[in-house]
Amino acid sequence: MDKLTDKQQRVLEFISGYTAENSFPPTLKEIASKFRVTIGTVQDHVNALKTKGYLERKKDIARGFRVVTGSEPKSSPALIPLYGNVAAGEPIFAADNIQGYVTMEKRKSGHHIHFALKVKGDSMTDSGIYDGDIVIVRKQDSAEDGDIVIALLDDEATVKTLRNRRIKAYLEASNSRYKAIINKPFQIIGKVIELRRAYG
Amino acid sequence: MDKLTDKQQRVLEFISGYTAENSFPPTLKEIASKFRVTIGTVQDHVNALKTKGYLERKKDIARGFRVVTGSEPKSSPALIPLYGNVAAGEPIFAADNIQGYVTMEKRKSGHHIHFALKVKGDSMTDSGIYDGDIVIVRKQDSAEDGDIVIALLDDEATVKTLRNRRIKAYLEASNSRYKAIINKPFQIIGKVIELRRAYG
DNA sequence: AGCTTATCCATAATTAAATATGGTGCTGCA
DNA sequence: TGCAGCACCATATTTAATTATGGATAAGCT
Repeated sequence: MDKLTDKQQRVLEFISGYTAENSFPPTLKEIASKFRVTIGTVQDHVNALKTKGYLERKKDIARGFRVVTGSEPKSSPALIPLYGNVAAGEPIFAADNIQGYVTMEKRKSGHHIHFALKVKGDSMTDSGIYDGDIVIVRKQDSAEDGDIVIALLDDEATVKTLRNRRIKAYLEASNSRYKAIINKPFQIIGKVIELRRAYG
Repeated sequence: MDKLTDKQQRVLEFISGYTAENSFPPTLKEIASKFRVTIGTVQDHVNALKTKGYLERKKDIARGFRVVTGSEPKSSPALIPLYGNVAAGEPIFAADNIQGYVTMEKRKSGHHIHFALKVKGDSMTDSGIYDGDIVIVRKQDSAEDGDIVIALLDDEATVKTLRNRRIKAYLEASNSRYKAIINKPFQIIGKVIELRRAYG
């Protein structure tokens, strides 16, 4: 990347700082008045920053800046809803079942829908998942052998290990006191991608 | 804060996600086309989010949204350093031992120092802490009976359960194949307040 | 039944913001 | 000396985006 002039540097910093403060980037006019120059001048600066690779810009888009961060991806984390445990028969993603929100690091995965669920029961203790733990789930309707999944079974959402063997798929609890669920139909809602547990 | 309806929730998530992806928030029109409704409808949703306190908005400002996260309006979630496992004798908080950063929800606790540590070994498996898990630790030099702590023992940082009984304090592994550590001097570095585990 | 809230519609008016065009001086440099 | 890059100006045009109005339907509450 080319080096920036003093002025260009300051403009870039202003855009970056403004965005951090307001959660949206400035307009050309705002930049102009900050540096007491005209919009035309700012156009020049912005173009320079663009061609030098420090700034991305979308055409015809108000405040359409993105400061290209060299190394650190300062992406703000996404907020996903945390659902309480679901009793049989009730809809899973009911709005009044939302117990709070959890921040999740933005991963490159991108276009998946995520949610969090509070685990109830001890059927997965052998896999280190305990009552009260929170699992973060990526919505998907299929998974692979060995994945820990959220499955809909008798209208109830449960955490289980998916077994997808030769004959047919079944669900396995990881506490030996529980039997594997083999002969019931079930539907996979999502795959557990992260576990969180809070200590007193 | 009032609870959000299902639709409002989805709108809020869209705004949050769009902003994370583009570094600037969406327009009303973009929200509208995402949900296949008209701008007028989005105005209603946005106003609802505003009055319920989940969203801030500047008047007459293009893309002037700010998603209010959790309790504090301006504080973004804290980034805390993730340290790799520490070999004996080496300084624990060395800068070149930082393996990354983890976002942590801002808690009311406030004035504590936190860090994250990658767990190595299987001495805590009976408590559901496995090799490769990440623990989030609040720095403190004492703890109570039953707390899971990071202790410095022979210049090495380990995860153990603190036992603070009548006679003296000692450290207990939660895998029965390991013995409790009773007669060695140790120093408590911090208390584990959260556990995270990523699944493939 | 009357009230509130949530969800939706269509359209006009207005303002915010980006873009286009064509300039002026200055500097360093080949 | 002439060219290239930088920093600046002024103004007009076009498009993006917000705001304003006024209304429709359904669900839930008292």
